[in-house]
Amino acid sequence: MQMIADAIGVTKAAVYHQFNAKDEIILAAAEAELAGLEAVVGAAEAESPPKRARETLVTGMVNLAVDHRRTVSTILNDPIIVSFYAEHESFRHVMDRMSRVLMGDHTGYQARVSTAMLTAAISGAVMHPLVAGLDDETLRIHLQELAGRLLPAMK
Amino acid sequence: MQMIADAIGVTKAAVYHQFNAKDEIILAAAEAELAGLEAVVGAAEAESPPKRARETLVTGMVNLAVDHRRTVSTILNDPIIVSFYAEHESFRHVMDRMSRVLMGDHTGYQARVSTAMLTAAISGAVMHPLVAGLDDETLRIHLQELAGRLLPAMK
Amino acid sequence: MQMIADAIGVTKAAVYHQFNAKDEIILAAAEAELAGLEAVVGAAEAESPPKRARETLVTGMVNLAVDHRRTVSTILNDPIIVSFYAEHESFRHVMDRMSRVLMGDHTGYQARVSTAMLTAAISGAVMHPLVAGLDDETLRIHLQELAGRLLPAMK
Amino acid sequence: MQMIADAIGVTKAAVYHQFNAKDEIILAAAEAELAGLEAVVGAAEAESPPKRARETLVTGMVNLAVDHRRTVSTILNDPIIVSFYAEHESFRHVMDRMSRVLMGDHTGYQARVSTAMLTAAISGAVMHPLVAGLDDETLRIHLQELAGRLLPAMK
DNA sequence: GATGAATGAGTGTTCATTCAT
DNA sequence: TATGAATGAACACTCATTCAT
Repeated sequence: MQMIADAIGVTKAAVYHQFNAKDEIILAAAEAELAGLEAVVGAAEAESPPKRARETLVTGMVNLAVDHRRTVSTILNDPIIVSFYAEHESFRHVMDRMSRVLMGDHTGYQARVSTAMLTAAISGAVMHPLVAGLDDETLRIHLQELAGRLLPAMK
Repeated sequence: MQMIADAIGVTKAAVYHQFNAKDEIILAAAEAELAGLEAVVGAAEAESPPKRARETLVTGMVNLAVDHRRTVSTILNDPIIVSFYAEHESFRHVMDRMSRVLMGDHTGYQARVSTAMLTAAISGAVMHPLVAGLDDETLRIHLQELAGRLLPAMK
Repeated sequence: MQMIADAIGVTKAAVYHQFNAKDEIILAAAEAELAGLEAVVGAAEAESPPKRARETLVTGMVNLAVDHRRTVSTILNDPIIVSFYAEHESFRHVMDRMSRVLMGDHTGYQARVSTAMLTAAISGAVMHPLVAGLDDETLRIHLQELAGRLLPAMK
Repeated sequence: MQMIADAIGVTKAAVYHQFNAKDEIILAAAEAELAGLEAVVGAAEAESPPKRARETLVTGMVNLAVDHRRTVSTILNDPIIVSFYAEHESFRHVMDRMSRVLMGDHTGYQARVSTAMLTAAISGAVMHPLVAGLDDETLRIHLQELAGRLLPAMK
């Protein structure tokens, strides 16, 4: 909280005037992140044919992950995020839309898990110590390739 | 430290009698984890042909990740682990052996990054909130499939 | 810290809101002590002839030592005070001014050591177990006499 | 306790086999110190005329203080030492003998306080931060001179 | 006579949060 | 809106002491 307040240039108490608890700030950040993801999904949905839509989606996800690698790794470490993912309606909705772009009409449990695995592999890799040393561009290329390998299974 | 002590059923001071600092405990856990990985790599190296060796390695890695999913996520979150990976000779050695099993004679920077990406994808996925709800067996199957998609690129 | 907080009647955390570390508290106390000494030295410098200036200085030092006998003994025992004395410019400056009052133009190493010995004898005696039982007034008289014996050597 | 045990080369528990508590170790050290002082006083009592006896005593005290400057400062900082000085019969006895050497037949409260002040000035100065930088020989010379100034008052 | 393991009460320090102003 | 001061509960760590072996 002190670091957040310092970054804004106000006192901790002022931050508490806007947010009731630290959790709310993290959730707000998660929601902003979600908005970014929604934009990417929306752009992908507008594309056709399906193959190109999938590529747009994956490229967007990779860019999102790389651009926010520090934020993402911080946020994913926070235990309250897990409950956010589970409880937030709009997040599940985005995941469903992602599934439809990736898997077409193959909806249901299987499709959701596959989508989750792809997301997990990308955002998980981004925050792994082993890739901490890679510069953004190298990481982007390898994530793209990684996602490319996983995509065919999704048709 | 309190949680560790409580889990063992002794006092914090008793834990400090065995370890000089919390870091040492985490490093000891990381080393145990490393030993498990070394065993898996050793088993894979003993196999032939290369295709079967790769499968043994990947299966072993997936099993390791699933069996220790809570430990792994805890340990990977600890910042001192990053320095451990960077400084520990034996860890780099294991990664090199993994590269050789996965990529044959294609050693060097490219091979190392590919190996790191595979490792990151597996262990990253294991600790991701999106898969937190999956039971061990389902997770194991999906990780195996995920790894299967990534493997062909490694020949 | 607990004792300091209890003495003030607040919590430890409240003390840490005002001081970043225990060292800063001790240094602040040392600086306050130094300010008291500076006042005494200033008063002595304003007197004349030299003999009277010396007497004023010694009386002031003795009073300071007796009034703060508990504080002084606490502070002098703290190892970080030693570095404070060594590093703080203003403290060395005060000691030099004391030397000039006590020794006139006989400056240099010898004068400084003599001044240090007088100071040490007074503040050292004040915190010695053997005089712990003496009441303030008796202690004051004997310190004054002790200092009086040491003064003639300083002309 | 760990440092004491390490210095001897045994475990803490072994030290506790010889001493029931840390206090006892400190008291034992204080008693050893006292024995050294008794030897000095004994040597002084054997001298004559009184002037030479006083000189022997003061020289012995100064040497004792300088030789043990680290020990003395450690021991005098320990609060239980104060009670030791107050309660221990043999210590008061030594102080009385010192008073007799220094003050002749002028015994009683006044003589005791004067003796205490001399002792306090010497051992106090030895542990003062201001003289911490002085080497043993320089310190010895200045303490001797300091004591020399205080002696005439004792006749 | 000595040890290793354990403990209770402490240390200085941090952090999310509250509240009167 | 914003602040300074305060708090309770936690943190990693230390220390004098005990005890079964």
